[in-house]
Amino acid sequence: MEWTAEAIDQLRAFWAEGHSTAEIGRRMGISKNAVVGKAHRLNLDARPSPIRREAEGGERPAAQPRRATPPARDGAPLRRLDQSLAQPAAVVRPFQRVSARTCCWPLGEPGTPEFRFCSGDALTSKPYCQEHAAVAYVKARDRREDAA
DNA sequence: CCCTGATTCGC
DNA sequence: GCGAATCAGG
Repeated sequence: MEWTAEAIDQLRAFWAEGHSTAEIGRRMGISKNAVVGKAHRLNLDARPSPIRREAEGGERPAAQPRRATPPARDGAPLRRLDQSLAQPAAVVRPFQRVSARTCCWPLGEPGTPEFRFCSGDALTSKPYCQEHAAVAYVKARDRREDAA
């Protein structure tokens, strides 16, 4: 995008009229990122942002490396996994077992796609299978190397 | 999913 | 300086 004086005037005009960045981009045949970026550099008055950036002093979790130009991989661009699709099924009903005879010992890191429950055969009147009941029910006297 | 604006940083 | 990628929210 060559930001001629005319283009900048047009951007300023649209911006002053209160159009959204994407709308301005559509009208000017450029991306909304181009509009936002230029508006920012022109110090046009900021629009109310829908997002709440971390307060001053708070450190970000180390932004991972980004590529200005993404590697185009043959016709099948990698898509960001939609967060709503990334929910492991186990999280939907975290404390409900398939049946009273199903072990509900948690396996893996909660919140990760790998997280699930054991689902082995639970002992009678216990929520865990034999293996996990042995871990779960330890006499206080005999505890040695629990408490990860 | 659609949308919004803000920020980062390779180019 | 530019703007895609990403973030973060509705």
